[in-house]
Amino acid sequence: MADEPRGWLARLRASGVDPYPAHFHPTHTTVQALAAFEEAEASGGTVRATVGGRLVAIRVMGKSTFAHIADGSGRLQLYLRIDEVGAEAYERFTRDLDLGDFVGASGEMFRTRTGEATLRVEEYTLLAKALRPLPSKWHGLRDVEVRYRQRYLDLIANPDVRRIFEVRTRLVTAVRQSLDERGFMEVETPILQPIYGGAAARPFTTYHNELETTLYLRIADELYLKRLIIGGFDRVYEIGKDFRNEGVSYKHNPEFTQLEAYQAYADYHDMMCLVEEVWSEAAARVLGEPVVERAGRRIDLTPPWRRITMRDAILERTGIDIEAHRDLASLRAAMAERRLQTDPQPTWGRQVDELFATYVEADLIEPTFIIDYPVEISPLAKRKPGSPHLVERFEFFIGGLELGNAFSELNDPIDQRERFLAQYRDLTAGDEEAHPLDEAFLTALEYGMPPTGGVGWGIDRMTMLFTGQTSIREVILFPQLRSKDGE
RNA sequence: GGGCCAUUAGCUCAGCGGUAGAGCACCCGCCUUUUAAGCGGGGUGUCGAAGGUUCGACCCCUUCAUGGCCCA
Repeated sequence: MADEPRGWLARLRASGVDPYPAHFHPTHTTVQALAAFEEAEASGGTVRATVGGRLVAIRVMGKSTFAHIADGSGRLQLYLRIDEVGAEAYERFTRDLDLGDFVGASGEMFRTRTGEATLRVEEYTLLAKALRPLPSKWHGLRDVEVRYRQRYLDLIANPDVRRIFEVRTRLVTAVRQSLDERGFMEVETPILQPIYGGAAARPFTTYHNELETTLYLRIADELYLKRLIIGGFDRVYEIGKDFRNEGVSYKHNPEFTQLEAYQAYADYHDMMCLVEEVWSEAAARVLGEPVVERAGRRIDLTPPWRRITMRDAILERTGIDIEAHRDLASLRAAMAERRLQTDPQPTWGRQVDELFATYVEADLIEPTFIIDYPVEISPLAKRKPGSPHLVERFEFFIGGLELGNAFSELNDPIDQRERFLAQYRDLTAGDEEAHPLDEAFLTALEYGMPPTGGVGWGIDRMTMLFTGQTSIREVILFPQLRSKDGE
């Protein structure tokens, strides 16, 4: 805890000043005060204002003092003269106030010799005393750990960081707007679930005392949103937190924000159109044009985006036609022949996915839909007519980042049960990310689900793309870190 | 899980086997239109933690903690 070397607390108390008063009523934000003054100035007048903010600069020059306060809207310069505020108040301001304190000030706006619109203070009030010094005002705050653990300091010291989170919030608003305009209804589904599902991931577990039952934090919204399609809400979406019990890295945070949307009487082609439109609209609304920048390149999100099958994408980059190597042994032989190495995978589908991730993914700079995935790695997607080992699924990529996933939803309850059983075999064989069998979901499907397209993408990664960040921690206000004593 | 790097003042960072440094912040004095105000003075420290080597360790060694980057 910071001490108070100058005795301000005793002096403030002696003079009856409450360092944490309850009430303050500004008439203007800093930006409003500046705007009001400029308008009044045009007709030769001025404006009176009461503003509040944090002291971010103080320049004492004997019997007059300049200071800047900052509020959420911007900054405003204050000017105090000893002959105008009085000796006691002036001395208190220069001696007992520090950078970081919140103050309110009233007076008339004027323009200084150097041209800056400034509040000439007649009265001021201490609104909240700061006991610790702010980070250096021009070195900023660079210590990554402090930036994440004490994000408020990061936000005070680094304007670019503020902007990232403003963009994130505007992105979410833009996505909602685009979906709402298309007749989608935003809903909320359970985070605490008796059985998890909808993705390949290990869950967090928790326990409900009264119900005496284990519950899981959801890894996806999918199975509940499809229940709503079955229930007759034809277009639904949810934006919320999912939780996956896996490593923490620059691209993974254990809790992250996911959007999922489901549309009845649609398929994965319709979902591609939806993605193109929502993403390009979001860029236009938030960035001013349907273009994002990544590693110095401008990437145009205007539809239509490139669409290429996983088979052709792999063929293009590696020379291997996965359709000519339809079993694991044959595929591995083809890879060995071309000296292509990946981590070995247990099934043909997994190996195809790994081959793709290793040799294709990073080069997908322009917006690209990769379509038609192996059925084994897609237990909730509908099979492709005429190619039952593939499903109608796509993932989309921009700037080398995998950004989202979609498919024509499997609505055949008999096939769904078989897929679950295949996953269950993987689970019992030790695949901790395999999908558990969800009997209640199967029951729902048995009542009939219309043909449905579904899509999901991570808001965090979307924000990374839109703000040029390479670490997910830069787009999450409070990323997960190891706990430290006292924090 | 493996490898590499970092951790020194409130902040940003230098530093060397022999008395702990700079700029800003902070404190004292001067200064009534300044803008990173200026001028003069002052170092405010568990050198991440614990062991070890040494006459002597911020520095060398070991372990640990936290963070970052790369790989899995």
